[in-house]
Amino acid sequence: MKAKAAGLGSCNCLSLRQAARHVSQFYDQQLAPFGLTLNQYTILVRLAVLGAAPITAVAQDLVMDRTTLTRNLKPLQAAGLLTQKPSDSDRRSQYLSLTSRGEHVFALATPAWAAAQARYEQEVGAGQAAALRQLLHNVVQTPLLG
Amino acid sequence: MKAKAAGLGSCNCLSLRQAARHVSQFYDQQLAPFGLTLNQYTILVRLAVLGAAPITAVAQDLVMDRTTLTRNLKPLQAAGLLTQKPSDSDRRSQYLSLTSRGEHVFALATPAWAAAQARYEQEVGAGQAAALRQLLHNVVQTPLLG
DNA sequence: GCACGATAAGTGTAATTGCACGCAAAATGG
DNA sequence: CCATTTTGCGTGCAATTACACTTATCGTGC
Repeated sequence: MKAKAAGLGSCNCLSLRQAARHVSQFYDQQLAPFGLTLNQYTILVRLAVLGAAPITAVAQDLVMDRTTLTRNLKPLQAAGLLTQKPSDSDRRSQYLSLTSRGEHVFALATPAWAAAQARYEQEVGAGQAAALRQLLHNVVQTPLLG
Repeated sequence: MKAKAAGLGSCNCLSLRQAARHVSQFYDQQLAPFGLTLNQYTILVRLAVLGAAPITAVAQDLVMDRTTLTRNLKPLQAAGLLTQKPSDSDRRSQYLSLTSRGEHVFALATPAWAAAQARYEQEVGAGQAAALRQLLHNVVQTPLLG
């Protein structure tokens, strides 16, 4: 009997987690000089691109737990990069929006993020990177739990 | 000027993290009835497939931090699924090996893992899943940090 | 206008993770 | 053979994450 197929290499989930850890370390390293983690930078992107929004909406866009987002907001608020204020029409909703300082830091950090993207795509291959993103997008959209 | 391309959908790292979270939740749910997290099950696989090995070697195989592995071992040892004993030739090395009980639980949990794999591959597509694993493997092998 | 459930957020808490550090055993080399 | 460096592990600690719960506000029906 031939050796049992690698239970390790064939696990879809493990390969995802390992790759995510590997790439996260790299992106975090690139963004560290600006005092941002990838998660924090991602929040800035979301607000910069799509504008102000309530916490729950942002969390859904980022596929993050709402409470995790809440805690990720703290250091950003403390650094004066974004503000949070209740909506006029619904005082339960806390609208998040970038401050001018937030936009500034976002503009400063974006080249570092772009450099990380470029380095990654150079190493992995631009076509493969695009294919990978598409596959991952499909995976996230796929309902599995139940 | 047209709207800036989605900074969100185009981030390689974010798409990886989101997919990893999404799929991890599913696998963990499938393995929960056996009292195993995906990480713990992965450790059993590693030992079942490749046999006994020192902690550092296992950590490298699994692309896990060594200290994280050490802590993941605790509940498995407490449950009597694996044992840890110093090598005869090098008493620094702690050799990990499955107990018969560990092999038993591994055999019990493997169908659940296989079912998760099958469900995932059914939803995502077997061909796409294989392509994704290959791409992810490439990514993990790619040196990025520096 | 008021009681009711539904929705948006914040907090307590526990599990997980990984870096920095310390300790013991082995290898090196004078 | 002893001193030094290297290697294999465990632990303290802080950061991150997410589930369960609480609070405040909104909408509905009576």
